[in-house]
Amino acid sequence: MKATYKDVKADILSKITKGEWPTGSLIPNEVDLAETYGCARSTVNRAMRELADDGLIERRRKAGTRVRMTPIRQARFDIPVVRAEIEEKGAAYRYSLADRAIVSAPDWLRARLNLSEQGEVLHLLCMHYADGDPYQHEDRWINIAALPQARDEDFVQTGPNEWLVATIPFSDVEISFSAGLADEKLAEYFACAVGDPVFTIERSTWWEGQAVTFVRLTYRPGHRLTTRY
Amino acid sequence: MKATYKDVKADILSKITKGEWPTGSLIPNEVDLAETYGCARSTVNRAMRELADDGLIERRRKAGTRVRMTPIRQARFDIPVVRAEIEEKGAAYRYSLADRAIVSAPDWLRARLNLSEQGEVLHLLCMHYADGDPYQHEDRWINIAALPQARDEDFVQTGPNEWLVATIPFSDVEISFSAGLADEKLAEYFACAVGDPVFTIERSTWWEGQAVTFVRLTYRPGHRLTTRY
DNA sequence: CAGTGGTCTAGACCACTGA
DNA sequence: CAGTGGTCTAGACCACTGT
Repeated sequence: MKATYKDVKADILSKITKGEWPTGSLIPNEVDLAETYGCARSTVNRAMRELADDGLIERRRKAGTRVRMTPIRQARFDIPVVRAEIEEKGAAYRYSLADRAIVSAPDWLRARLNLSEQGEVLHLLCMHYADGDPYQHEDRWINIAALPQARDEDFVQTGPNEWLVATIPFSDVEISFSAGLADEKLAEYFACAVGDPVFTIERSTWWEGQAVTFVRLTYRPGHRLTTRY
Repeated sequence: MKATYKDVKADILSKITKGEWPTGSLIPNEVDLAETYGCARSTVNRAMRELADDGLIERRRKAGTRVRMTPIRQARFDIPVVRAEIEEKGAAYRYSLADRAIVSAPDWLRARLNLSEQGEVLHLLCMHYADGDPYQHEDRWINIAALPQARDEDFVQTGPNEWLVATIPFSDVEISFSAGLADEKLAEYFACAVGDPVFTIERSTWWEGQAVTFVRLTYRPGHRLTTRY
């Protein structure tokens, strides 16, 4: 009969959705709620904390808890490895390396990653296929100063993405989504028309303050990134 | 000197990032860790729970806790109201209604929102400007059966987005990102070229199982959605 | 200053699941 | 069956911050 934190969370949520506690209004404090639900304050606290994490309510000491004016809801996207993304759809995954070269970092990349003057980078062009159809084009740059082991990898069997997640366990990431156009080369890779709109993800990765890699992932025309909340 | 859950979380995290606990390895159980850090088990539990929420570790009863093989990291995007998005950049916000009409729902919309046969919808075309420059085009459809009050709103001063978040406190949302091309009309709105790539967000909203609204938000060419994690 | 949330504790019981 | 995480409790002290 005692309420669990999930019960409490669900009940508060329903009070908000049904308008019983309108946006901007003050919610009873934890002690009162604990008595209402017949549970310990920690239980209420956990429920409220999760609701606050979800962006539904706003909590301030002494001021109390309020329903957010504009529910600043957050969309969460899983950023999976391409292989997993494709195999999850039940399609067969195939990887192919199109080009591999060690060059000195171009200016735009140095700016983007905050690289110091001189520096070699490993530049890779890869394709990922789902059931034989082109799925994603990967334009990858790896900072050799940060990851000298990359020099000895040929990336013929395994894509750089999988190698990287296995090599660097954790890192700081900046990710950005945008829309672009298929140029001639991309059109060839995707067997699509030049000028087709393509969805693009760019990701910069640092590890312990040092730039590790930059990648531009271009999806085949028509790709969508979808989520619910 | 006692460790807080943040201390514990940070320490575990560093052990993972530094490779001391490699991916796939088993982490000591909560009781042992509590002793190590000189704190209560609940404290360790909270640290571990948050790490699991963040997708860094995987926990199973009896089996214990492991470092995830592929850190299934999640990107979280705030989905703000356009006005807030623009004003946060320090730009002046201006809204303008381009068209307003009540029509019977087109087939594609009925399919998209799971609408029943007959049904009128309010169709709005709006523009949002930042410092006078076109910023976002809003193609909005509102289900009048679900929101009869919409019929009496003229949406001349206030955009439908702000009206909706004030009217419906909370809802189920499906959101999807994609890349598109500017057609002739959009090119006029944005003063850009036909065929320019545009970033598009589509959002369907339900409330208590009933379809409320569908919107296609198109950003001016060059727009990026960026986040860190 | 006083009210509210933030966190910790020591202990307990339960739920799941691998061996 | 036994080990591990999941959750709850009753109480405590603290940190912040509005009045």
